[in-house]
Amino acid sequence: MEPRNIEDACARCKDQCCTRCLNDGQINIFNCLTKEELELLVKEKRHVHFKAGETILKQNTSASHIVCIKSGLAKIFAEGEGDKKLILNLVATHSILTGGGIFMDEIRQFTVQAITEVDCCFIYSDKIFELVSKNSTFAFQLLKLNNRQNIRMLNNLVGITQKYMPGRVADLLLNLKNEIFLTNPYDTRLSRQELADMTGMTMESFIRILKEFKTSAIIAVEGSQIHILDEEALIVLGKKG
Amino acid sequence: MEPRNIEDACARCKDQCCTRCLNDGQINIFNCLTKEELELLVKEKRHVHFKAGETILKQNTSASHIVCIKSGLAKIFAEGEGDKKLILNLVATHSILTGGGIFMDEIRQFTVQAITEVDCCFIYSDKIFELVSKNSTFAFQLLKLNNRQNIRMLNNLVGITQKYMPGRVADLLLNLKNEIFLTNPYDTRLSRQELADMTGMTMESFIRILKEFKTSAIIAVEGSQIHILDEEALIVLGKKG
DNA sequence: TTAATGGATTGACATTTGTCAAGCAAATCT
DNA sequence: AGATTTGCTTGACAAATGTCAATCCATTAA
Repeated sequence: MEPRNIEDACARCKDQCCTRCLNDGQINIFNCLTKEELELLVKEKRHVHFKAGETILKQNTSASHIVCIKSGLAKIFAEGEGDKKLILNLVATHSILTGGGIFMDEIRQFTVQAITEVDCCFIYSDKIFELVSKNSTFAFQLLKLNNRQNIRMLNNLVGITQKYMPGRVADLLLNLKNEIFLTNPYDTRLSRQELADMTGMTMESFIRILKEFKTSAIIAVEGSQIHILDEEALIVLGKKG
Repeated sequence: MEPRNIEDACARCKDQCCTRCLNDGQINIFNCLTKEELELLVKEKRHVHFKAGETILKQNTSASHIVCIKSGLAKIFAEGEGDKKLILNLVATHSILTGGGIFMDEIRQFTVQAITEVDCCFIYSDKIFELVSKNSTFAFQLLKLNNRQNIRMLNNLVGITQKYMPGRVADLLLNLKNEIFLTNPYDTRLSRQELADMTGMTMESFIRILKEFKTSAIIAVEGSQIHILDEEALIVLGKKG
């Protein structure tokens, strides 16, 4: 499948964002579209900018759009009763946000909120549906993408329910390094509360585990920047639970 | 979309199981197939019988088939380190088992095990893929089905991570009544250990909560049969966490 | 500069949850 | 019947986790 010339189709943004949007790291689910299909998609997309902290998608609202993150970092979380939050996933540059349930009752299952500034494109769901019914390769790719995202979140949650706090924190630190930031001293830009919300524990408990890891020289922490010093130790902690 | 005459296509089973297989309660994702497509699917399907306790699909094996439950009850669970199990969902008669990740790396993410006797059909994944690429309505239906199943499991898990034990047990009891068994005194046929595995707690803890509910006259328990006496109370408990 | 704010940290303590061991009851086997 | 197994239940205790309040520290506001 040869890459398309997308600039022709993308009237509003000239920086090839569409070639990378809808790209889940390995697979660009866009590649399988014809020029006409791409035009259909791109013609009506809306470019939107969010400041850090702003809500991009809100749980329980109707799901009328799919969102592609062009740049920035955002968190996907489930809002429970009484302020309780559980962060299910972080999404970085060039990710597609299905928000859980685009294809389920047209209701968003989760909230998505900007952590840094976020540039993104909103694409009306109808356009996606139209493509799904026109182009089966695209449908299949979307099916896989959606599935991969959900499975990742599910496996995360399974870990949270089965492991004690040190194991959960270890898993989180490794996951942030290997899946999200892809560098070793990495700057999460997340508050302690947010990190805690990714592991299903209280901020205080999270801080205590973090301190243990620090005094054991497994990690070094500097504000929101984390440096993994002994990855093996974290892997063992994660396995052990 | 008019219903197809499936007996013509289904050479092996004469009891119309295919009309109900791949049926997720409301939507029969089969309806959108043409007679030829249905034949393709049905011609190579294998009818398999499992005794209670047998493993139908095993986590981490390669996912070469989709399974439709014709009759019986089965549990989907994630196996963690060291005997830890977390039951994510129960599947009853006329459900399709995607086992989590048919569309992800061709590896099963979860194990499925029969609770009662289970009759089911195995359909080779290639046939499904073939249909997905031929029939986009089918692809879309499958997308939705898959999504609905995953979202249900995710919401379940979010509850488990955010609530204390009484809330989790209350949610489970309500869920079993309203989503799985659909009658009020219902017979789970599940052991205490299995019920506990659905809430992410130990069997002893589960039994204690159950006893509290019993002495509060919220439920009546007789072996594996549960009778919800005060549904409101359970709803309140579930909300409160 | 000082004050005030908000996140991060720590400690003391209460609560929740798990672990271990023992006892019980029903079903199965001999 | 008696013995044995298996799953269920209970209690005592230990460990994990949450709650609350105080303090620290850096940044912003006045």
